[in-house]
Amino acid sequence: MTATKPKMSKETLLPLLANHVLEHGMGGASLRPLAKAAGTSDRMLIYHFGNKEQLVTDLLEYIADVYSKALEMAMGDERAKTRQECLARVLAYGREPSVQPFMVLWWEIVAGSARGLPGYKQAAQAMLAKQLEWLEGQMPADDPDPAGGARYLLTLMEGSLMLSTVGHARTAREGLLASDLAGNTRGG
Amino acid sequence: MTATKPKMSKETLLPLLANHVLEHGMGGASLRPLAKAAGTSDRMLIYHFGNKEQLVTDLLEYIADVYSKALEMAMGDERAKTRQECLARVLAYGREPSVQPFMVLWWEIVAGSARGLPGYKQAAQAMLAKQLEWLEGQMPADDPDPAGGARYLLTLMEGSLMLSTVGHARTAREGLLASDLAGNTRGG
DNA sequence: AACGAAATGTAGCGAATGCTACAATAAAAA
DNA sequence: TTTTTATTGTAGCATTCGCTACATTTCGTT
Repeated sequence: MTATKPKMSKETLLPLLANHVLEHGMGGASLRPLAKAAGTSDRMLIYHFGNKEQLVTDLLEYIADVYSKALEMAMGDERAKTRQECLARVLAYGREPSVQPFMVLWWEIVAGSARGLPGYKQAAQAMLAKQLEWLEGQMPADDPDPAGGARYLLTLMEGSLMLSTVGHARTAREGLLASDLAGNTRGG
Repeated sequence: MTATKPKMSKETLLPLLANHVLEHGMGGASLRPLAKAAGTSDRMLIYHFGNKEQLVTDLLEYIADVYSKALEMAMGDERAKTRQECLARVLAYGREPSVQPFMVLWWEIVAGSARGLPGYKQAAQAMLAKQLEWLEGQMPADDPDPAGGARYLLTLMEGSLMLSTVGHARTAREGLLASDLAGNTRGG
């Protein structure tokens, strides 16, 4: 029995759709491939979501939620000792293979936001808000300005991630070395 | 006579195609709309570029070149007095209405790079390299580390632009205020 | 069991996609 | 002028797109 018929609804569909989108991107997210990935038909996707725009909106919202949950899981209890360590942690997290699909999708979401596509900006804002919340929770306990510092690190980190994405990882690395966060205790 | 027949070639086509793409994005860049914007037919686009992939590659290369030229035009002769002023200049430039279409397109190029689409990463690298070159030329003359500083500012600036793009302009602003570049001489 | 509503399959529509076959014209070379 | 060669127009093909009409099945309720 290959049959798997545990009903079907937005809730059961979204994880499967998200998997497909994380692997193949938003650009190639047309109804038939999506349906195939979810074990259904385009017909049923329209049935459940109304139209594609709503599907995309719901899907992005779901993905943002999954991303938030994943961040919470990865959120260690202990704070970092320094801002530098804080940044190192979050950059290391972004380099993990398991979050790579998120990273690739992330820039599509940013692009969609910039272009004004419906649903994109909300998802981007939600994901960024969570990221910021995470960073604030990681800031050193003795930091003089945790809120501002977290925003500073977020800016720096997103810039670094982008540079790395487009093949300027070296530029990013050298940029961080020239920041006030550099571990410039050479020869230690 | 509405006829405009100054021959037709890649060179004469690319500017028109670029205009269309800057306005409507890469996503909606299909042959017929592109051709219409350039006053031709899809038939001729294929004739001149071979196929769409090559057209996109050539177009991105051309756009990167135009962007570089525009940067050179905007490149003032005098250097900034401080890193802070340097960053302020470049951020102001990115906020100009005339470069807005570039900004929107930029994130699509980044997304394409992340996704590995042919031609995107080259264009992104070229544009970033130029941006970096520009920044280096703007660095204060007495800066202890112009190369590193420029990379640091580039990282910070790209992060800021992204945050602003997705509606976190406030986060970006507060992040910069918490950086070592902040003009923290309040009440001056 | 009978009924009404929710869920699903099958088939297809009109539009858009990248691209091609074929023929006609325009320009250049002989 | 004749003969290539480069350029362009006209039609169309096969595929994919989002979506719909219609019929059928499944299911909870009575």
